[in-house]
Amino acid sequence: MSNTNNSEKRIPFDMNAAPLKRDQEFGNPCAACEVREMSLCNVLDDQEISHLAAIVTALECSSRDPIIDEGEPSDYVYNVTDGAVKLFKLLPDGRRQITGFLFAGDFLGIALNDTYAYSAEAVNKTKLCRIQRTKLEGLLDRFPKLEKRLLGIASNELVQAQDQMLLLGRKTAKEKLCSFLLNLSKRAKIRDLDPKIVSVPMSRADIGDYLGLTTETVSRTFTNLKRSGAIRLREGGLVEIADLQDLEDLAEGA
Amino acid sequence: MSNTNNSEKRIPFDMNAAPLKRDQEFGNPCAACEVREMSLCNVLDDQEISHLAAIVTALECSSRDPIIDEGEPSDYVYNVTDGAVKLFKLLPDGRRQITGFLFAGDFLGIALNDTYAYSAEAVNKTKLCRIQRTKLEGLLDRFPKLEKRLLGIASNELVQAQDQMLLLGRKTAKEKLCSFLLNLSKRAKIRDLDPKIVSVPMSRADIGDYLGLTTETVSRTFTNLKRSGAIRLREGGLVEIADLQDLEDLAEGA
DNA sequence: CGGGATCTTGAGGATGCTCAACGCTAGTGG
DNA sequence: CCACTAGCGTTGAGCATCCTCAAGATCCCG
Repeated sequence: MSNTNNSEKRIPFDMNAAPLKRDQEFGNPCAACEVREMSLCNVLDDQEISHLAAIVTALECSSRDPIIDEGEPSDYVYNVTDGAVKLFKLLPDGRRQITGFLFAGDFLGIALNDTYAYSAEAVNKTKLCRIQRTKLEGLLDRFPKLEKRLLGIASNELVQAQDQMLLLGRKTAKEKLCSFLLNLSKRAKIRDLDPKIVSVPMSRADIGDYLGLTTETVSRTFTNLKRSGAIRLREGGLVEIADLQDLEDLAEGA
Repeated sequence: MSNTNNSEKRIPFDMNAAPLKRDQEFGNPCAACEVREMSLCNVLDDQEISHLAAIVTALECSSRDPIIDEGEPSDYVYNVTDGAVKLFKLLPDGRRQITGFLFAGDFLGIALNDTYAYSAEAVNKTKLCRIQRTKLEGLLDRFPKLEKRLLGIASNELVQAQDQMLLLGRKTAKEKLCSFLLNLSKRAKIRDLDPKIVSVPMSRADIGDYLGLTTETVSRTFTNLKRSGAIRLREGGLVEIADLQDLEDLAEGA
């Protein structure tokens, strides 16, 4: 289960990747980070964030590259800056439960134990910021508001985890898939994208392992939703939602 | 769904409830609290904890009394000092998912949102400490180590939540029940009780709603485990585990 | 004791799983 | 340029696990 084959590639920061909206000092790429507003870092001002920039390493990895492995020493935490990541746990016989998907701005590795409690893998081409845990902890002591923010993130994740438990324990396949699409829709909305057209970058198998279903059931349920007119499948893994409120109702069994 | 009928009873602290292991000032009952070592409060020394004692209210409630209601303003947080509490979420048609059970020393209401994300109800006769959220937040600013502790608690709950997702999404009825019993066993061990004889104070229906099963399936699965010799049912809701390692194996499908 | 709630057990059925085949797409190499 | 392959998605048929509905059994509290 352990995976030491680290296929991440260290890359230099691309200073010209996006129009820079902020003063940018040399050696302070975090100040210009595109996802800064959405991430943990948004509680630090330009001055403070230079301390973060000094200890951060940018990484890039492609589809299925492992990022962390359950049980390994939790030496690093990560911030997703682009792409998508799946978190999962495995049973000895290979059954897999995906516990969450992360997108740009999401934080990875919050567990403050000495080993990771789950594995993480890139869903598609993904960019990450890596920080050594010990160094992050230094920052937490220095900036209590960072710690407060982290608590907010954790508490938010807990709420999501509880929703997911309700889904896994008590919802039907159809309700599960509708809930999932609505989730993606809400995330899209937060990122100022059209909530009625959601990008679904992960495979049917991944969706199944997230919703406690098989690939086949996910596929069949997609077909049913399509036939009933609730959604339309578009090119490039896009799903168009006919009516958000209708889907909300379907997601709760109404 | 809203429940303003608050059947909690305010009671005076019982100074003689347990042998006092610490100096105890008048008006500082927290210093003598039996569950102090297991709870959030264990990061505060006798001096500091008096600030907590000043803002805490002790409550007692009996089986099925509501403690918090999903959607209500989250004005208070609680610490369970005795008994057991269940956390749950409901679907509009009444389907229920229990997201966790709390016991003495456990913290309740960690979500830092303005409304509760779930409901909580007493499983049996239960004692609680209630703290106004605003006052707790004052303490957090004053004692950063309290905030750190809270982050630790939250991160721990996240790990448990991920285990529960694996259980709900990918385990069979038998594996679910074995995992559940092992969970109770581990909690018992932490509390210095015999890990092979666990107290199961909650009903079959509660267990079902926790494991994503029906009452009948829980009952049948108990019977199967009993027949196979993995457990024995004792008086008073006690379950005796024949062999912890065997049960571990059953819980993971080995 | 009595009665309501809880637990157990049984029979039948539905949802979602397993196993299998086939289509589609993209990447590869002749 | 196109055949070939591998991976993914879709669809179908049959089946297993767990659910539903129902009836007893047991427990607990007054």
